[in-house]
Amino acid sequence: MSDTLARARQRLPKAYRLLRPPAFTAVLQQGFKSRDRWFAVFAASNALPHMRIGLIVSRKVSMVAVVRNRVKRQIRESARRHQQRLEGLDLVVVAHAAAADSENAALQVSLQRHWTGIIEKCRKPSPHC
RNA sequence: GGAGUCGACCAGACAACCGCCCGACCGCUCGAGCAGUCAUUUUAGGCCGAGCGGCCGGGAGGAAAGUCCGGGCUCCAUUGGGCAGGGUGCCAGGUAACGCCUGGGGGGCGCGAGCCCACGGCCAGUGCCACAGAAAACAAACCGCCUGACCGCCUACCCCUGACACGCUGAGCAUUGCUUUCGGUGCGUCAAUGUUGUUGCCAGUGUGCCAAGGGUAGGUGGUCAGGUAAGGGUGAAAAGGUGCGGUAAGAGCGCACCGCGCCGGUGGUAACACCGGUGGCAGGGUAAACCCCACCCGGAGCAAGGCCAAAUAGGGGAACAAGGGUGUGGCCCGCACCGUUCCCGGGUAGGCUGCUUGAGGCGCACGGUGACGUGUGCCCUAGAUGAAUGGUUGUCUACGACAGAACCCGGCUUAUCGGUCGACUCCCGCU
Repeated sequence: MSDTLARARQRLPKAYRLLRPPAFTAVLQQGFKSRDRWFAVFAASNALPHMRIGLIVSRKVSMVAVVRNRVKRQIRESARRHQQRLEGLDLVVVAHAAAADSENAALQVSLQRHWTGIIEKCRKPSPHC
């Protein structure tokens, strides 16, 4: 029943996005991080009832715009599907060059690991949350 | 059926679920404001803005790319012209403009449909041309070819002399004449109708052969002097090509045809083509070398530009008020700095705008070989801004390539899986 409720609320409007440079620098400096060969994820708590996510996919990832768009869409899609687990967090996902050559499924697996890892870290010390 | 050329087009489709951006409408909540406008008895409400929800509509490309050209638009500069710099380069047309396109001319490739060309000027000047080659530019002689002179050599023939062999003879021998008991010609003959030692010796003559010398002709080698630009060789390139004549050998030296220059005519808007005449013939290449000639070009770019405008620092003006503080100074005057309020100007973060109706598409008619133009009807077709147009699954026997709008257009170039259609060419087969 809660599953159907969750399925009904999987939107990612623009308010759920980090769009301005100050918000990015705040998360990158204060937050804790989780990284592997595809992504580096930075997280910090916010005072909102939902998560916010920002993307950094530079030209270092790929010089081809289509590839960068694909990576960004994958990140947004994963955050959209897992947003209820990440309530109250500001996240910044930095893509690495390996993401450009990987399949979409591999990227989804990697991102899920990041989310669960961040939730674990967030529960233990809890000054941020 | 196979091979090929040109042009146009498509750029996965469908379904389910979950999403993103823009817009219209409806509902709820909040904000601003009675300045305007509408309704109204008033409080106050709609038109405005923001958020949320619902529903509907729309949402990347043929190259969106490279940023290589050309324009629009915006701001700055600007009388005109010149210099510098950059660009373009057969002709004509199209266009807002172009380095684009169309048509034409010339050259090259292909059997052909077709394709390709950076296609003005090196008798204005300057520079460069490696290696090879005799020589790379007021041309030049290495080999070769030819002529002459000189010095050799070889061959053939002739003349002369000599040696040897043989024939004939002892004044003959040889040759010759249609005059044959006769003559001509060459050499010889007064030494003997020879000698005596008889297969000898001497002499004459003829033939053969050899040797030396001389002459003529031809060939050949060397040296020197000259002629030659046909041939060889070098090179990307060596004073036009082929043939005939000509010549000692050769040569536009002469002639024919081709090529080239000049002059004239004809056709064409022109590039250019054709025809006639004329000149024996100009003269290497390189101008994506400097350069010359003709034509074109002001600069920066939507992070342009415009509007609103927190915070902070500083500026200008007015009023408050002629009072105080700090510094300088022994003190006064003086000088510098410091106050409160309001306004102005500038302007960062941020927001709004520019921002999509445009040299716009599609159809039809007309003009034009065509690019295109004119007229007319219909259509509205992304507008994001940390940047939307997506994700997962399934089906389609197989689903893919290159690749993501960022102010807007016109081109060029580059990347690219597979496929559809049309026109045309060549080959094969059948009728």
